[in-house]
Amino acid sequence: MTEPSKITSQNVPDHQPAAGGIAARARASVGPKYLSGLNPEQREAVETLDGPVLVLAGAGTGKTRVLTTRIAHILSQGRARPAEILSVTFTNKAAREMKHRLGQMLGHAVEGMPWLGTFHSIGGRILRFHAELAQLKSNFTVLDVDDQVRLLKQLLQAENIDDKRWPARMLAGLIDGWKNRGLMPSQVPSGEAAVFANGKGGKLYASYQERLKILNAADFGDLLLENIRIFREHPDILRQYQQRFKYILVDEYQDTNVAQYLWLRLLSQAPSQPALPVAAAPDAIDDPSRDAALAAQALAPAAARLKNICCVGDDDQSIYGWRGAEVDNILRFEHDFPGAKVIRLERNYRSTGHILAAASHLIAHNEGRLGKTLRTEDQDGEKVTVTGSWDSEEEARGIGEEIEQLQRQGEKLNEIAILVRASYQMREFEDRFVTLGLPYRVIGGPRFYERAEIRDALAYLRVINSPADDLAFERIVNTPKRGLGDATVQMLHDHARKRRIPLFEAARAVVETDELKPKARGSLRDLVAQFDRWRAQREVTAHTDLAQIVLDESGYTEMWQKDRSADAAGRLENLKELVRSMEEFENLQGFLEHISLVMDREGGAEDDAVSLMTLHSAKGLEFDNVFLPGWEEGLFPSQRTLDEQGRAGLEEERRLGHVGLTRARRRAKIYFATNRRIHGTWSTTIPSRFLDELPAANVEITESKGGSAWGGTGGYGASRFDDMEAFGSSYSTPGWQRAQANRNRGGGRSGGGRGGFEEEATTFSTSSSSGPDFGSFSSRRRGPLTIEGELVAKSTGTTSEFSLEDRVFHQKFGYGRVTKIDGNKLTIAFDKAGEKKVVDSFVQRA
DNA sequence: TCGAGGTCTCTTTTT
DNA sequence: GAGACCTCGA
Repeated sequence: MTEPSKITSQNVPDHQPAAGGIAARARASVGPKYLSGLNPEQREAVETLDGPVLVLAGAGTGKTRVLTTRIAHILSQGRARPAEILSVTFTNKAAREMKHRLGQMLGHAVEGMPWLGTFHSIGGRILRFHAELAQLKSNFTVLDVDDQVRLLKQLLQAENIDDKRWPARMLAGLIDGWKNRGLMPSQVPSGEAAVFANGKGGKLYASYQERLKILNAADFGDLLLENIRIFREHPDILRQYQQRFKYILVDEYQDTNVAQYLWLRLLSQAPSQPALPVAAAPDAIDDPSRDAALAAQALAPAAARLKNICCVGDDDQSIYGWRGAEVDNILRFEHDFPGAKVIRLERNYRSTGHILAAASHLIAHNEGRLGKTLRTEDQDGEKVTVTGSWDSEEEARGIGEEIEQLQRQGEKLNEIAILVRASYQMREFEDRFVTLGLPYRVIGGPRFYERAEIRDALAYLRVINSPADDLAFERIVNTPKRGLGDATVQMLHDHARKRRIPLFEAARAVVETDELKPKARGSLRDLVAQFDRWRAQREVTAHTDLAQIVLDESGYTEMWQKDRSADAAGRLENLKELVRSMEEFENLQGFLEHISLVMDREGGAEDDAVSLMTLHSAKGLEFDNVFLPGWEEGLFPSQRTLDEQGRAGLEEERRLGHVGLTRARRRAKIYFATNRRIHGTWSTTIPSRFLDELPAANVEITESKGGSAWGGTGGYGASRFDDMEAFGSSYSTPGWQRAQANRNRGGGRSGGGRGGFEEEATTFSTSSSSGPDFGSFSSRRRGPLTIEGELVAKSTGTTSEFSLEDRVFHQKFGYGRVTKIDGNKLTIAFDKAGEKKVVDSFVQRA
C-alpha cells in the first residue's frame, strides 16, 4: 500500500524531455521496438499523447495491446512516471492482464504502477486516504451485497415495513442504481424515492448511509460516490490528484456509469484550473434523465481544459446497461471532451471471415451505434454452425460429443469455451462433463469470498480489525453454535441502540449484568474474552498465524470437521486456501482492504480444461472454439431484459450475442433447444430471433450429434432440418413459421406493450395435465416434430409409462432395469454403465 | 435454543 | 431443483 504522503510528493524525474520535442519525434518515427508490429491506426492511438483521445476498438482489434503500449510509450518518452498514470479497468481480470503485459513489455517497471486497477479498487484506495472526510476510519469495511441486504433488512424491520412486499434486495438495487448515477440521498428525484414502500425509499437510503458510517463501512457504490463528494467539497484535494495524474487511461469506456463518468471528469480537468465552483446540488431532480442529472451535478463547463485522457471502448460491446452503464458516455465522448481525437480500430486479428461476418451482420441490426466495420485479412475458415436439439440435455450431450471429437483432432481443451446466457445453464454441462470425465472449469461463478465458510472466516477477522463491524459480529456470534440465538442477539441490539455503541461493546457490557441466562452469559463472555485475546495477539503474531489460531480456537474449523456433509472437506480446503492467500498481504488490514475488491477465484489455469462461463464474463477473452448454447427466445434474448428495458434491452442482448461470436477465433457453434428445463419444469421454447439475423452465407445448419438417443437413424435433429436447405431470412419448417406468426401477431396483447413476443415462451410451455401420453408421442418420434406446444410436452408431472423392474434399453448406456421412478425421471441400473438417472423418453422397453 | 420438515419463491448478467 | 424462510416439537 502506498503511504498517504506519497500522493503529494512529486519527485519529478530529472530527464524529462520537452513534450513533442524534435528528439522525441525523431525517436518515434524510427520507432522503439514496442511500436513495431502495430498497424497505422493502433500506432496513432498509442502516439497521440496530448488531449482527449477516444479509441473505438472493435472486438479483436488489439485494444489491450494499444492500452499497454500506450503506457509503455508514455513511460519511455519520459512523459510521466509510473505513479503518475491513472489506468482504470472494470474487472480485476483486465487489470491483471494489463499488468502482466506491461511487465512483459517493460520488465520491472510495473512495480511502480500503483494506480492501475479497477474503478472500485482505485476509488477505495483514494477513499482510505481521506476516510475521515466521509465520516469513516481508514480501516473501513467494504460491504458486499449480502451484508448490504442484511443491513437493509434491519432498517426495514425498524421502520415496520413488510419485507415481503418490499424486499430488501429490491431496495438494495434501487440504492445501487442511485449511487451508479452519482446521486446522494438528498439528490434522488422525489418521484423515484417514492416508489419504494409508499414514499419511504429516500428516507431509507438516508438512514442506510447513516448506518454505514456507524458501522465504519462502505458499499461498492460509495467507493466512487464518496470520492466524488470529497473532490467536490475539497477542491484542494481534487487538485492534488489532478496534478498527480498526468495521463488517464480508461478501458471499456462503454461500460462506465454516470458516477464513473463524473469521477473521471473531475480527475481529467487540468490542475491549473482555479478551484471549480462547487455548486450546491438541488435537493431533488424531477427529471431522472442523464442530462438533467448531469446538469444538476454542476459539471465544469465544456470548455474547461482537459488533460490527457484516453478512453478505449466499443459501443458494440456495451453489455452492462443493467448495472447502470451509460452507452451514452461513449456515444457523446466528442461532445463531452471537445477537441477529442477519435481513432477507429477496425482490423480484426482474431476471427476468421465467416465468424466475423456473422457477428457484424448480427450487430448491424442495432440502431444506436457509432458504426464500425470490422474486417479481417484472415481466410474465411469454417462457417458458423447452428444446431437444433430436442432439449437442453441433448444439447449438452451434443456439445460434449463435439468437444470429444475436437479433442481427438488434437484441439486443446483450453481453447474450447462454452458461453451461456445465464448461469443456471451451466449445470447441465457440468453434469455431462462429469459423466464424460471431461475436465472443465467454471469461470466467474460464485466468487471465492462469497462462499459461506470464507465469509464466516472473514467475519471473525473483521471483528478483530474493526470492532464496530456489527454485521460481521452478528454473522459469527452463533457460528459455530454457542447457544446465542435470536433472543440474545435481539437483546444485544437493544442495548447497543440505547447506548449508541457497537454490538461487540454491548456484549462486553451485558455479560457484566445478569440480564442473560447463565448459559448464554457464559458463552458470550468467553467470546468477548477470545476476541480481546486475539486482538492482543495481533500485535505479536503474523496475520496468517493469527487467522489459523482464530479459526481453530473459535471452534470454526472443528465445526466443519465434524460436519458429515459431502462438501465439508471442500470447505476446509477453502479455509486453508484463504489462510494461504493471506500471505500475499503485509498484514491483516491490508488483506481485508483487498479481499472484497480484488480477490477472485483463479487457479487451475495450467490444466487443460474446457472453460464454462457466462457471456458477460467472456468479454475480453478469446478461444479457438466457442460453443454458444441456448439461443432461444426468453433465454437469449432474455425475457426479463426485454420486459424491463424494452428495445434498449434487446439491443444490449444483441451486443451480447456479438460479444459471444467474436470470442471465437476459428469455430463458433450456436445451439438452440426446443425444450428446456427452467426451475425444474420443462418448457417449450422457440429459436432466438438472433438466429434469423445471421447471414445465410456464413452459417451452416447442422444436425444435432446428441440426437441419437432418440433411436432410429438420424434422430430428431435431422428431421427437424429436413426442410431447411434454404436457410435464408427465416426458417422454413412449419413449426418455425408458426412460431414466427405467433410472435408477430397480438402486439400490444401484453402489458409490456412492445411487440407481441413477451409471452411466447410461457404460451408454449406445457402444463403437466396437458402433456401427451407417451404412446402417441413415441409413435410420432420419427415424424417431423414441430415446436407446437401440443406435440412436445414432456413435463415432470407426467406419470411415467414405465414400471419398477422394467427392462429397458438406452442408446448410450445399453440395457438396464428400472429401480426408481420419480415423475418422468427414471433411475436405471444399467448392466454395463451402472446406475444413472435418465428421463424416461430416452429409453425404450427392451 | 435448535433442528427437522414443510412451504415458498426464484433464477441474468457483477464491481 | 435449490435455497431461503417459517413453523413446530423437543
